[in-house]
Order: sequence, then C-alpha cells, then structure tokens
Amino acid sequence: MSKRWTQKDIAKRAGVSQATVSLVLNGTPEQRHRIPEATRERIQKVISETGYVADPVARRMVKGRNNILGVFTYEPAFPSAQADFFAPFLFGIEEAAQEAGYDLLLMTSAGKRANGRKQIFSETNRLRLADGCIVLGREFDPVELAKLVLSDFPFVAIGRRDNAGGPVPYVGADYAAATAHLVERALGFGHRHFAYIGPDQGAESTRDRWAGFQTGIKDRGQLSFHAPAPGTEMNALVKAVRASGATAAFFTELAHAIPFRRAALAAGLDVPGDLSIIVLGSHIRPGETMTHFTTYAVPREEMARKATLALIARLEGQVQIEQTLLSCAQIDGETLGPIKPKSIS
Amino acid sequence: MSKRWTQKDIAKRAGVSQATVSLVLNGTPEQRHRIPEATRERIQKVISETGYVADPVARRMVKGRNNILGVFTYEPAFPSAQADFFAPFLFGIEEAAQEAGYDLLLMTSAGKRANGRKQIFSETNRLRLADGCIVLGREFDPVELAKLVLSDFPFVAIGRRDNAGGPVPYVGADYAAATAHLVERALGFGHRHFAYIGPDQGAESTRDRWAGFQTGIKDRGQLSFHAPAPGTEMNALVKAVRASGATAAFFTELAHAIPFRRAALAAGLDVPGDLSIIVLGSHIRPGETMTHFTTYAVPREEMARKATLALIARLEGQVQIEQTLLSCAQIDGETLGPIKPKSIS
DNA sequence: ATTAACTGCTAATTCGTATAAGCAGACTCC
DNA sequence: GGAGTCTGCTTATACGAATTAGCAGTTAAT
Repeated sequence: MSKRWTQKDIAKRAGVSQATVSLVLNGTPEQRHRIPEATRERIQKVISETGYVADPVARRMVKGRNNILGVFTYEPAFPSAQADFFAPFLFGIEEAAQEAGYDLLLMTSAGKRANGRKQIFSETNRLRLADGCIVLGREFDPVELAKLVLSDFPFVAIGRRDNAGGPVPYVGADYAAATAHLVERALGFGHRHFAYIGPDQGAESTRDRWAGFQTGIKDRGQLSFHAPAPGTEMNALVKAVRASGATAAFFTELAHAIPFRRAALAAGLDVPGDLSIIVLGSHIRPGETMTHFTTYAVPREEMARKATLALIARLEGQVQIEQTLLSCAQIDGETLGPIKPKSIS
Repeated sequence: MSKRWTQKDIAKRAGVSQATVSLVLNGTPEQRHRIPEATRERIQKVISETGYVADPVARRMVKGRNNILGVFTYEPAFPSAQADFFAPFLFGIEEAAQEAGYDLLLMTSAGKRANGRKQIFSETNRLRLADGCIVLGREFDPVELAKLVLSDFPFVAIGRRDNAGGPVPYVGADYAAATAHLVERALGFGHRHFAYIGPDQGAESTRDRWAGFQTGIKDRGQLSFHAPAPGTEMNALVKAVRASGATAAFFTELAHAIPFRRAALAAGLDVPGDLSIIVLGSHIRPGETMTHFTTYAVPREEMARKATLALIARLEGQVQIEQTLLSCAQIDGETLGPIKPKSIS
C-alpha cells in the first residue's frame, strides 16, 4: 500500500520546493532551462521511485480544463434492448474523442425524477467535471434543453433539435429528405395511395419523417391510411391498409414492419407485388431479419463522430454554433416495387 | 452566456458569506438548523435564479471522492471490429454503475507507447479522477499490472489474471472448466482423436482454454493435431486434420471455425458425422452465422456487472480481494455429434 | 564601481468548495 | 449580575497543483 504521493512529498524527498517540482514537470522551456540538469534528474529520480502522478483533479482546478467530454443520455443507454440504438453513437463518440485526446465521462447516474426520466440539471449534476458534453436521446426535455442553451456550458446534441430559447447545436440525420426520397421512389413505381404506420408528432426525428412524407406526397399521391401505432392485431392492420386502397405502407419502426409483412404474406398477398412495405430508418441490425426491407440507413457513427468534433471545435475556440444534417444512404431492399397489374382493382 | 457562478457569487448576491452558502447546501441537519428559514430561502432563491451548481471538481478536491469509476481498456475498445467483444462488457459495467450511482470515465485516450498499446501509467494519466477502475482487455502488460497492484488505487480486472507481484482482483470466466466439459462431451460421443486449432500460450484466457482441453483429454483421448493458428488455406487445414486421424476439431476462434466448416463441407465431409467442430467461446454474434456451432457462452455482461460491484465494494470499505470465476453456459449447437460408422477408417 | 543580467531556486497566491473554529449579541438561570 | 447557552453567522484553512513574483548570489558589461 504505497501512499498517495503529492508534489510536496516529492519536493521534500528531492530537497527542493513544491514549485520546483511543478516547474520540472510542466514548466515552459525557458523556465525549465533555469533549473540545472542535476536538480531535474534528482527530481525525476524521486518521481520514478515513487511512481508519482499528478492529481488530475487538482490540475483541473487550476487549469480549468480537463480534456474530458461528458456524454449524457436521456434514456438509459445500455439495457440491452437499447444497445443497438446507442452503441453506434458511443462508438462514434469514442473514436473521435480518442483521436483528439479526450476521455469520456458517461453520465449514467444522472438524477432521475419522478417520471423516471433523467435530468441534466440536478444537485448532483456532475456535468461540469467535463469540459463540454454530448447530449443523446430520442426525446429531450425542452425546459432542460433551454437551460443548457442558456448556460455557457458547451454541448452538442446528436439528432436535430428544435430551438430551445436559442439555436441548439446539433448533428442530425436528414430524415425528412430521406423519407421524401423514398416516397419519390414509390411514386416512380406507380404508387398513389399510401399508408403511414407511425406517429406524426413527438420527437424531432418523428416529426421530420412525417414532414418528409408529406413533402414527398405533395399533390402527387394521397394518404389513404394512417395509424400512429399499429394495433396488436397485425392481420387486422393488413386488412385495414388494403381496404383503404393503399398499395405502399410506410413504417417508422422496423419492429412493426416485420410482423406486418408476415401477416401480409399469410393473407396471401405478394410483397411488393400487392403491397409495398417501406421502413423509415431503424436501429435493428439488418442481419437480424432475413427480409431486406426498403429503407434508409441512419449514419449513426458518423453523426456521433461529427458531433464530437463539433463539440471539440467549440471547446477549442470556435464560437459559432453548428447545425448539421447528414444524409441517409438509401437501401434498396426488396419490399418496394411496382404494383402487379392484376392487383390493381 | 451566463457566467459560471461560484459560491462566492451566490454569497455576495445573498448578502452572506461563502461558508453560509455551503452550509445551506451541505450542512448537517444541526448546522442547517442554526440558519434561519429567511436566510436559507434568500440563498435558495439566488441559487435558482442563477442556476448555480457546485463545481464537482472543487468538491472532489475536498472530499476526495468522486463517484466515478474509470474504465481502462488495453485495446482500443470501439473500432467496430472489436465492438462485439467490448460492448457487452461496457453494458454490464454501465448497468451496475448506474444502479450504484456512479458515473463512468472511459479512458480512451490513455497514453500510447511505441508499440501502439496503451499504458495505464503515463504522465497524462487521468486514472485518479476516478475513485477506482475496471481494467479490461485481452492481454495485460504484467509490469503495469504489478504497478497497479502495488499502488493503493482500487481496481478490478475483467478476466482472470495471473498474480502480478500480488493477487489481482478479478471476475473472469471459467474457460478451463467450460472447455474441459466440451471435451467430455466429445469423449461421450466416442471421439478419441482431437485437433486443436488455436494458440496454447499468451493471455490467461488462451492458456485456460488450453489447460481445460488438456484436463479434458487426460488419458482418455489424444491430441492428434495442433496448430496455433490456421494457415490461410482452409482446404489444406481440413486435409491435415483428417490425415491426423482427428474426428473432432476444437477452435479457439469462431472466425476460423466458420471457413473451416465451409471447406470441410466442400471437401464432401459431413459435419459432425465425419468431423465435429467445437468452438471455445467467441464474441461474434450467433446471429451472424447461420450455423449453430457447439460452443459455450462467455457471460460477458455478467462478468462486467460482478466486476463493477466488486470494485464498488472495495471502494466502500471491503478490504479483501475478490477473485471470481463465472461458469459459461454450454451451447449444444449442431457441429458436435457421434462419428458416422462408415467414417471410421 | 555600479548597474544589468542571469542563475537557481522559493514564497505566496489561485482555483471552488467543505468544514472546523470562533465571535458577537441575545437570552437564560441561579 | 456574571456565567453559561443558544443563535446566526464569519473567518480561516485545507485539498494539490500551477503560476507569478521575486529574492539572493554570481557574472558580465560599461
């Protein structure tokens, strides 16, 4: 059990003052130059004997900087259910942070309030241990976000965020454009009647998808069916969609599209011949389903990397607030195609 | 841009001294009792007006504790290739830390030396920001580990570790027992001649597997073929294994077993009828290969959770060093079975 | 011979908070 | 009416390193 050495201890053992030790360790070249080789060596010897390492906390007190990026996730990040959603973000953040020489502080324990959600601002808030932070999560509390914007604490959100008492710096995915593009393709295949299974309000990403869908349709097609969430009965949903006359169904959740397709096939329908299925981004690994749905890929790692770089840029002097949307790669899949002639009623 | 408020600022605005503010915030009930309601309210009002939050760094300077667990990974954790290996550990750590109210400091940027590996002890080492740490990685540098053991810094390793100038606290997987058990099953199916494709030395986990294999075989079977690493030519490897007379091939890497099986099938062999294939744990998702190999599951999340709890126990007073091995669940798979009669030469 | 510059350090202060010690005034008690 | 207690604070110090200012003693320059 070696004790925890301080500079004072080192100084005593080397027969110098604490300040000298500090100078040897961190002095500018000119300052160092004024300390003769012999003294420096003596101090270094004591340091390596003792294994002394400067206390980063004290260091940060003086310097005001830590080279630590905080990562705050609104939803608990790790319960494995969420893992596939959060992991790519974490990986991206980690990669960028590592390259820039920052460590990551995962604020997993942050205060929770009555409703079970975490909050950034609480008495036990340790955000400030970090130099800045990345904020991550599907839905943000607008009040907290506004507070964060007001504070001088540098942060960047992953995912587009509405203004919250000021512009929010973010790096997001361009759900709107990607969704509109899928609609465009469906139109190209002759589809005119659409179903949309998923919410049209809530988090920004949700609204962006809806908005992109609307834009895509414009006056060239029409929404025949809309359900914010699928009922428990997929067969009923398939029937309802068919009854509406829709030939292409857009899902916000892959998790819903999978059983829907299964039910459609079971009902003797051809996908996409009778009914096209389009998924608006997702976080389930493609490998886990056999079917290749037509969708787009949300560039999560890239978003995280860019967000981290943007945060670091802010920390290192950039004042301007960045708002970036990255485009999503289209994934062709096999669930969107032209309508089989006989299928047109 | 609100400035960064300190207790001094709050005190000034409330017309009291800094100490009073601190007392209101953290005083014992008796101390608080001595400050009248009116003053307390005045201070609280200023605090909520300004959004003041105590600087966790200064706090930690005084209190010496941080409620932060460091996570040090020897290999870079995230480049996606490694992701499937590290992610379960991280998830387990996160879960346990969150429950206990600790934040996580991922020391991703830790010093790298010439050979590209990271090291714990470097001048920029920020380990001490955390109260203790989890050390993670396939191979540890024994010198560093010894230093860590000698220092008074509390840590727990994930994965069994040899003594390093003293017992190393760890939570590991019982590779030896799990491997021995697989051999046992192979023996039960009548196999007597074995091939082992994988190293017999290196990291502890590697040696444990090899040791378990040896124990399993004892004098009831024999090692007919051994290659520390498969050559690039799988067809050649299949031939060599067959030529040796081995009927069951043990692989330390799923990544090698997959092409090996493919080559075996291509050569007209039946798996497991002619040749059984056994994998000794792996970190590739089962979903990513169609074949269900006979193997065992390394309980990574569980290991991480237990290690985190052990670390917290140490931080909170437990002196005794824990060394725990968790058993691995057997996965039956379909690549181990009895030898087809006609296959016996 | 005086000033200037250089050498080799040290003393003192700072960062923001927690906390022990203490002080002045009011009140109580015998 | 003096001691003792309680109230409502304040002052001072510590935590560990970084940093600025500066102090002796020596050497060089004019």
